[in-house]
Amino acid sequence: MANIQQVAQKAGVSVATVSRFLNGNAKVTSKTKLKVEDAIKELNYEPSILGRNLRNSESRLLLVLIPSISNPFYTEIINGIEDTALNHQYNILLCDTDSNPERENIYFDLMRRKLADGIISMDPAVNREKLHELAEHHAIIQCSEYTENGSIPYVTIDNEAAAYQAVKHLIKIGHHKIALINSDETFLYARQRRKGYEKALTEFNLPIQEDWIYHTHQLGFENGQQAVRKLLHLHDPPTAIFTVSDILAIGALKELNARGIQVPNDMAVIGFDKIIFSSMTNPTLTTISQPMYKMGCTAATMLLDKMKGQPVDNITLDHELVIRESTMG
Amino acid sequence: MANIQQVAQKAGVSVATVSRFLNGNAKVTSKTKLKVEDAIKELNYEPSILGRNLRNSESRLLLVLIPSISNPFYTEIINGIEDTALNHQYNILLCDTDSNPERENIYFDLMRRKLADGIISMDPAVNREKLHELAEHHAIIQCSEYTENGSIPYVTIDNEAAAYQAVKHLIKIGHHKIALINSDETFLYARQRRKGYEKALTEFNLPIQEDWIYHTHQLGFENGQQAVRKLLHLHDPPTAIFTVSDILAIGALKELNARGIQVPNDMAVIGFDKIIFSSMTNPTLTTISQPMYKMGCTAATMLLDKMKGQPVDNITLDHELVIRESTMG
DNA sequence: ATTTGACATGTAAACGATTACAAATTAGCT
DNA sequence: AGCTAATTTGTAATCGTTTACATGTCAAAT
Repeated sequence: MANIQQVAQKAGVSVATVSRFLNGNAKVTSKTKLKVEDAIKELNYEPSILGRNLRNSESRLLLVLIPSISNPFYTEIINGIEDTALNHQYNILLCDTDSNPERENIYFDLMRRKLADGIISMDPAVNREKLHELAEHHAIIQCSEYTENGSIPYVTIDNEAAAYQAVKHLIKIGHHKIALINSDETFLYARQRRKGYEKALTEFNLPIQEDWIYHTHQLGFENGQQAVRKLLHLHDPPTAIFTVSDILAIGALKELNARGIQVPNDMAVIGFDKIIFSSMTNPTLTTISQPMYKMGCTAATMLLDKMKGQPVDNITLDHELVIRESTMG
Repeated sequence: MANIQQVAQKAGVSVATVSRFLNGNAKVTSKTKLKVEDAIKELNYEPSILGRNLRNSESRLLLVLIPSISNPFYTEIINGIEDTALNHQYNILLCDTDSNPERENIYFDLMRRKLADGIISMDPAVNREKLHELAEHHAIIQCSEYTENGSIPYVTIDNEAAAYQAVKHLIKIGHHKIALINSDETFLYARQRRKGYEKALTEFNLPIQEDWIYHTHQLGFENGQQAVRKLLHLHDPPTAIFTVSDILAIGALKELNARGIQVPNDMAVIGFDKIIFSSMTNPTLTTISQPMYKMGCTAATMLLDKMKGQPVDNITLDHELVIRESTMG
């Protein structure tokens, strides 16, 4: 609870000297160094970050906007962000927006009011307009989900190519009736993945059937289960399912299992993300691997660069189709 | 970028008046209110949290120490903490310690240096000594994992009773050879759950066999898989497994499935936590349900009380045995 | 002994809010 | 109108740092 003044007084030097000692940038005689060290120890002094922050007008806090902390996809990315941030003496303020505009506003305000030095947004449901407005005066990076033709730098994967690859794989192993369990198409990634899905079908002269495209607004297991129930009730049900999220795929697998439908023989399933759970299901899940940790590191690095005023380019990371039991006939 | 001074000047009032207007506690004439409002709008003024924090010597930030953000058990608790914190205008700083003392130190320093107003620790591997030292001058609550006879308030469940109940259930459905997959017994919860396990065995005159007790230092799927491999190699393998974490149980299930061992007929399995994924496995996992969200809310409320200087009591929340397919013969 | 320059230290002004306390204004009454 | 009391506003100190600038110190060079 002692402050720098008291340390200075006890050491018989000025506050400037104490500050210099603390920050280690300017030279301090070893004699005074000792005096200051002693005073600090004696008073149990700890420099206040609050005072420093005000003076430096920085908080060394980074905001990370995610729709839900419960999705392992995001937690992996967060690991990458956190490691990178810590390496540069930044801490992260995790903002679970729940895709709720009110919450989002709370967090945007933290930025406006200087409690954060930068933002990494991963929320597909983010208010684009407000985000861009904020971006005029603040450092912002988008991670995974982004806005096309916007002015905010982003790191992502090629969603269309990934979806295309997944669906092509299904076609190659003999499927012609392939369903898509997509999320809300107001999200860019959903539109892109649908595009990849359609591209593959078209390339192989397969019809695009609206019946086989299911939309869900949330990414819970139960939504995958629901989707499967719906798809199975069609008069001409698909024989394979491509899903835009492992969570949905795992729900789908569960429902198929429950109904005694054999995966992959009666129905092949592909997920997206390669979350850790996807290798624990039975059968294991074929999925598109996203470099989540790396994406987090990249986003953080981009943000730090941006904050330094350096120009930053958009980055597209590599994905990979991981073939596992759910598509191995 | 404008500050309160400029707003005051433009509005033709003093900074005190502007401040009062902002905080809405003291009375301001509607006439001056208008003037101030206009000035704020015109200057695009946003009050700086940095300045306020210094003056009030508070950060309105809460530290949450977890061993790993990847474990769904913690993310559910965090949801509870976050909701409660936000309701009281606090934000949380998520601290993934990775059970790494260096990281822990970084975060403890944030507290010492006033960047946090309180801590909720959930890390079983936390340095108890340092934590108690910190607790002498700062508000700290332990959540889930705690220290016996310590001075830090905690919220938890009755681990021994829960384990006892789980193992008793296994015995009741006919098992005599029950393995325990435990984590590191330097952790209190591990010792407590073991105690419950032994209590149940003893009560039914079953021997406690060291062979059937497996210890793992980490809580990954692979650790559960490893444990099963080890247990199956025993000359007298168990017919049921009680696991101190769903993650381990799911790994165990996976390994059993892979070896064609039928669950629950050849081997019954019980997990702990009731993470969401535990209902997606095949078979679904019998487990001890912990009220994770509620635990988070409780911990946060306790911390806020503690910070206000109110006395807080330890709280034990209810658990529940959820019987599902992995123990339904 | 004096000058020069390098280097260490001190002084004091920020950073941007909040809040006792003092001063000024207003309202209420006779 | 004149007085008092209540209410609104202003003044200035404060929170704890950092840092430009001024000052001081000391050794080397003359």
